[in-house]
Formats: sequence, C-alpha cells, structure tokens
Amino acid sequence: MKLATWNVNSIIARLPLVTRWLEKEKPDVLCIQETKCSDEKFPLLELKSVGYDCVLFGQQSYNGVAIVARNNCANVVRGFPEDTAESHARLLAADIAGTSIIDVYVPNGQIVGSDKYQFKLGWMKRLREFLDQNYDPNSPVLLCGDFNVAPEERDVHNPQLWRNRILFSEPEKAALQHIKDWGFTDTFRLHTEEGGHYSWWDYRAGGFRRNLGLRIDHIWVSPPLAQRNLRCWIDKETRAWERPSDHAPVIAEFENI
DNA sequence: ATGGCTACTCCTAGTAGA
Repeated sequence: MKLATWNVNSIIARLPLVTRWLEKEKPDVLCIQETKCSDEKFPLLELKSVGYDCVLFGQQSYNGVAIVARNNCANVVRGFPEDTAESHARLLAADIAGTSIIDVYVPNGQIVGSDKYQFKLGWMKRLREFLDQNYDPNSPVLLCGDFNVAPEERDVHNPQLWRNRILFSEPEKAALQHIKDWGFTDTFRLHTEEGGHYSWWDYRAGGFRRNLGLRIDHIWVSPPLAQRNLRCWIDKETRAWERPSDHAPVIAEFENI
C-alpha cells in the first residue's frame, strides 16, 4: 500500500494539482487536510474521473479533511465523539484494507499563549484520549496529517529563530510526544536521520527557494505497520509546481497490505 | 522587527494560515 498525506490549502483552488499529482504518483490512499469546502461543493466527480472515491468531512472556508482512496472505506468516523455541530472538521478516520487510518488537521495555534494556542493543546490532548478509547497499538493503525508541530530541531530550518514560537514551542512538542507515546513510530525517521527535510515552506519571502521550512506533516504508525514500512519521503517537486499549496505531500509505502 | 503570500468571504478589507 502506498499512502500519502497532503495539506492542499483549498481542494477547489488546488484541484488541477491534486489530480495531476494523483495521476503521477498513483497512491492507494491520499489523506488531505484544509479542503476548505462544504461536502456538497467537494469536487467528487473530478477525483472519480482519475480513479478515486472520497470520504468527506468538510466545512465551509476553514479546516476540512477528506480521504481519497482507490479501495473501499469502512467504519468511517467524523470528528471526536463529543464534538458538536459547531466543532471544527479536523479528524476523519476509516478502515482501509484492514488498516485503521486516521487523518488529522491539528489546529495551528496562531500565537503561543493565545486562546487558539490553548485550543490546540486541548485538541491534541483529546486526540490522545480518542486513540486510547478507540484503538489498540497491537493492531495496524496509521495516524497522518498536518500535525502543525515540528518534533525536533532537525525538523526546523532555524531552531533558534523558532524556539518557543508557534509550531515549535515546548508545550506543543510535549503534546505531540504524548500522542506519539500511545505507540507510534514516525515512518519518515525510520529511513532518514538527517535534518533539512521539510514539508511546509512559507509562501512569503522566498521560503521554498531558500529551503526555509518545517517538517510538520507526518505519517505515524503502530508497531505492526512499522514492521511493514518500506519507505517514507516528502515529494518536494509538487511545491515547485504552478500555484502550489504551501505544504508538500508526504508518502509512505508498506508491504503486504 | 516587520512583512513578505495565498485563499477565503453575504468580497474589494479583514481573517486565517504557519
């Protein structure tokens, strides 16, 4: 199985890139974040025409997640059990080929110490509780998406500049580690030790051209999947295409799934 | 230090992203 995660920053604005990328890379599953559109406006037919069905959990203008897959999705979960109609569309889970796949768009947090920052930390705590209550680390479980946290200094282009700032503050890293302690392995780090590999670059100030980025998009797996993980890489090429998302896709391949 | 860019909206300015 080949699975990818990609924050597309509007599925409608990015549709030409997404279809082009699906035809180039041919993943079995693509988990997307920031679709920024309600389910009735989602371009289902266009994705169907390149061979994919979609499971949607959208929202107008903000957030929104979707799972785009060649195979059937079962046991679809939209949001946390305690969510209400006003809650953000940030979590979508489904079973594909015997694997539990959880697609998340973790809140950005805006500024350390702000209300949005507290919301982010609380949301991450709820994610860990959701995992504890609904999944077993001894089963094949895959958590992927835009985590909006860079785990380590080697995942940040200038750690001193980013120290204590949003996406790299100590409480965010601790919340991220708490989720990881459920039993996850970062597939990217199974294969690559060096720094300088990023999944997001600021649109402004030539961020991509100068490789001023952060690695904040991740594919994490439980032990049964870690054993079967063959590769994980970031497809930087897409970030250089015309009218790109500010994020690049992260892709992982597994054997015998 | 700020802003730098992009996409959204009961749109042409304000909000949000990261």
